[in-house]
Amino acid sequence: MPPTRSTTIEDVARLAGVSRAAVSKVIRDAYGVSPDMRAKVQSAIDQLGYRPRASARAMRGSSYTLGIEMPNIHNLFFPKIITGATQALENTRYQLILAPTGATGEEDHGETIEALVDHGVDGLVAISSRVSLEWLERLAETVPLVVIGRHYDARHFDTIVSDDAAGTALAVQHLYDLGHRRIAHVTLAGPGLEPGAPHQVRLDAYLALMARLGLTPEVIASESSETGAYAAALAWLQTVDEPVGVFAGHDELALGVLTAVAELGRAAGQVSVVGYDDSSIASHPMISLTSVNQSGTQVGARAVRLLLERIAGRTAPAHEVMAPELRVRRSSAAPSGAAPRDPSDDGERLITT
Amino acid sequence: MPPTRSTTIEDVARLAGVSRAAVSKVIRDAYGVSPDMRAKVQSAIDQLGYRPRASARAMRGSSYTLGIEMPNIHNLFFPKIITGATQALENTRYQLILAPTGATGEEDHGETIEALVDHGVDGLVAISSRVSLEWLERLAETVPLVVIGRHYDARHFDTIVSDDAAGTALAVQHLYDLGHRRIAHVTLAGPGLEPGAPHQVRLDAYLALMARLGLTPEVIASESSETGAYAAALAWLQTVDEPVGVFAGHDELALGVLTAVAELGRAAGQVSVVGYDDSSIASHPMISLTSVNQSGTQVGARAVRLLLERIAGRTAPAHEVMAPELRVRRSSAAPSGAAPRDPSDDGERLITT
DNA sequence: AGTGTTGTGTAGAACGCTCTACATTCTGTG
DNA sequence: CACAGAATGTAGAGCGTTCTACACAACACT
Repeated sequence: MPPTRSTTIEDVARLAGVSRAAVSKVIRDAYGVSPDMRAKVQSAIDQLGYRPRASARAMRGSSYTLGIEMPNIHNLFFPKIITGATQALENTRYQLILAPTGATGEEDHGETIEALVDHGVDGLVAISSRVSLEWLERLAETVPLVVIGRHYDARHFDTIVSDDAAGTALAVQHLYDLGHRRIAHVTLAGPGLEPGAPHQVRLDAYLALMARLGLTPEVIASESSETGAYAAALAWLQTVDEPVGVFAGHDELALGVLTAVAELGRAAGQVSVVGYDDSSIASHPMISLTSVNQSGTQVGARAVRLLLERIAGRTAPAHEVMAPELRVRRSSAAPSGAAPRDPSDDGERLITT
Repeated sequence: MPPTRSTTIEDVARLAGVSRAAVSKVIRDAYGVSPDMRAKVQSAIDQLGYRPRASARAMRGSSYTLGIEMPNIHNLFFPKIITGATQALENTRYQLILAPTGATGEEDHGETIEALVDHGVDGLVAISSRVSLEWLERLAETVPLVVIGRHYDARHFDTIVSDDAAGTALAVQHLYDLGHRRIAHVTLAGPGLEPGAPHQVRLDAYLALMARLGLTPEVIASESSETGAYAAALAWLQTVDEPVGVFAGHDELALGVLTAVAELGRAAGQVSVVGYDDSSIASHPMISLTSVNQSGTQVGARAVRLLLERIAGRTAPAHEVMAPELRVRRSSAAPSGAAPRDPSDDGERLITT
């Protein structure tokens, strides 16, 4: 039955013959209500199909709503996070709402986060990497906050990160072990990734690792989109004849690189591509992209759980690091062999830190 | 600057030396405020970094928030809709929030829609296909509503549909023209698609068309996921030797079918696959899936515009139909030729209704 | 019997905003 | 110069909840 907008707590109270406060207690599962009262009120609620207005609740107590701010909805990693978050919220009185940012290329993700706060969410999960540590710290003094993917030692909010340095090591080492001695890194262009942002950490780790391996780093800057990476990779690959490995900052970028590779007709050993996120499409046999896996559903679920803890009263910051794994697939191969891709090889080798 | 939760309209009024009502007028752009007052108030607002609470607004006037209910976030068609909607909302005082359904396999999408209403949205866009016409009509008496993808002649809400019958015709005719005489249709399993739901319309159109072409219809039921389609297609293909065309209800299903095809090592002419939605991944050269395009961004933008019209006062229902187009790619080919796929062929032929 | 305690219910303020009604000040007109 | 109207501002109720008192019983101990 659709909500007959107009049944308020008042109506329920009248029907049940009790006070508004009593009804409020029942729906909040609060202390001080007899089984008798509960039954009476519950029946009235059911009868009227009553639903408490979240906006009214938000004015005084809690709205029982969690917000997720989500940049770039095209990135296939995010659906996983949301799935995990939704599942973790099951059998909870909490509801989830999402606010999309960046679809319009707008830069101020703070706007979106604030909008979520305006809606009276009880807590929020932020993913965006375009907002500063100080800003987040200040925000966190106001509302329970969990930030995904920022390597911060924050004081007022929790963080969940995949160990991006380790993930980068897995990727680069894999390419090195295959025999590649020229290994490029496709990362996000543009001014000022925040320090501690995943792509910044990956970039730093890449540079450090290349130095350690005695190789010359080559950084390819790209917009955060498949087409951006395609264009950047195409331009770069045309200047390159020898076999190369390409470590892309995330799968969407990797897909763009693969497009360029396909267009130039290079074999897998000629150009080995490794992505990051292991998004759903990476494992498709026609793509078969080697990628660093960070379990999105797990991240989403964990984020929500931390948030609920915080709402329940915890103030000590929690900082969780999840170990990434490398899923080796056909997009990466030994340069010497340069064997044509063998579609029947679906073997997926797993490397863990 | 993050929101210093605590600045209220009261604070602004005090600082500007005016009444709360005056401030309210300014932020709503309402009638009866002098340029002088506007300047004074605006400066106070800026100075304090004041932001009106959407939840408080929702209690009396409008929250300036639109809600989108979104089933199955994995379906790559939805990001496009959201992008379109976000863009249409630019330079508007309206904000967008999303509520995800179905990630948990829960069946009652009405729940999610109601939750959005509870948050005091001024209007909402519904996409889900698991809710009845009557329910929606009743809901629409309460809140401005636009429904995407339902072939209804609704009285109280607007609809936007792609012409699914025409799209189906494009797909099936294309397979027929290639030379296929055995053409199957992968559709959503499970009880009770609502009549008027896109997949129901596509199924009906498929059956009608097959009858008209004098062919025997073969319907393959699948869960709404890539893995579901993979399993269903794999089982079916193993019973089939001759060349077949497969028309999948949407791209996610088509990807599953392609997985099965790849696993069985059949060539494109052996099994020609056509999808629906032309999601971003379909055009990737390594996938190159022939698909029926319904412009998601356009649909999203249009939906928002209709909603704003409704909020502005329109009550006469609007029902828009968008013409689909067929993007022909390498996943479909003539059965006789059975030529191996040629990666250099990126030609994209376009068929319009 | 008198005094806590505990359990159960209610009244009513408060949350931050919008909106209706009204008061006041400016215009322009006869 | 009186007066209608327009323009501009304010007071204060109201939106649907929750939450802090507090009232009243019922019960347990001295």
